[in-house]
Amino acid sequence: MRKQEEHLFEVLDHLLRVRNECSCKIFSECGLPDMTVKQIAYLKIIDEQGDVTFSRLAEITRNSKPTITEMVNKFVRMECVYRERCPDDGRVLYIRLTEKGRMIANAECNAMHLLIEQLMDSLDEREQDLLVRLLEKVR
Amino acid sequence: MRKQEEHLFEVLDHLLRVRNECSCKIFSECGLPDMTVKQIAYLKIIDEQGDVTFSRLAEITRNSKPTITEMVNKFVRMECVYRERCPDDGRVLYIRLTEKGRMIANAECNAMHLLIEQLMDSLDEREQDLLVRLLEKVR
DNA sequence: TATTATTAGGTTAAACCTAACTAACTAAGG
DNA sequence: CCTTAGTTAGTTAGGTTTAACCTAATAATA
Repeated sequence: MRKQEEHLFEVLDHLLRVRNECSCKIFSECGLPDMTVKQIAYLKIIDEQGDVTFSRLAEITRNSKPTITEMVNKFVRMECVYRERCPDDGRVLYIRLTEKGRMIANAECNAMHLLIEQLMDSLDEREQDLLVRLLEKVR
Repeated sequence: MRKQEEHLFEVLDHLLRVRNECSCKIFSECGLPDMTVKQIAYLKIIDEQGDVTFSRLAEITRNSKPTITEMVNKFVRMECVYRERCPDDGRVLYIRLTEKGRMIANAECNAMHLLIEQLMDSLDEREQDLLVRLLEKVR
């Protein structure tokens, strides 16, 4: 019983390590290895929201508008984000992710897909199926 | 094939989510939900090193000694760490983790064990065995 | 004298703020 | 229709607080 637990620890630890390495690799590839947790969270919000303006982002994140301006300026310097003028209203600007920005916003998700690729390379179809069925049981 | 990938994504995502919730819970229980990544890393080093002095920690982390003093003072205020005078040399102080400090240093590991507990509750022995054998194949 | 830790007094950068501003839209009166 | 006054979106200027570092000088012990 103890031994089983240890084995599970080892294999799961390895799995998580692989995924973590993948996401670190993504940040390095973008040339931004020391982004903060907050910055990543903001990029995720921008990604999820779609057509998000400065005012809207201020509202969502409960920050003042100058804070958003400053944040966006920083992201622009990092080449994660750019401004796009709204065609219907010259006052409003949309905050858009660049390719790099999207990479970072989805780093975890992308890392997961890389992990899954590895899983699928290592296991045949029957085994993959088995794995899914086993893990489905975890509530 | 696509579908298999999706299924794998779902179950693994759930697994990671569970583990993540566990580690967040640990930080909240300690009353320190916004520790920085660096602070956690330092607590881990203190945990791993055992009998670590201020000078030694400065050496390991490549910081100056005043930086270590300041860091330790902060950790003392957070009740993660305390000083212990060396009995053989009155100049030397060991940096020791409190129970809370140890909890945080090992949060990830503890979260993994909580996850494993859940796995073991959800799967019978034969299934656990199967899971280990499947995941072992991932290189 | 040499070593260990501390104190005093800094710096830099992240992440926030308020107040005042500019540019662009909107609606009301002439 | 045009002007003007008011509103709204984002920016600029000028702050604060906190984390995370530093050097130089000092106290206590060996």
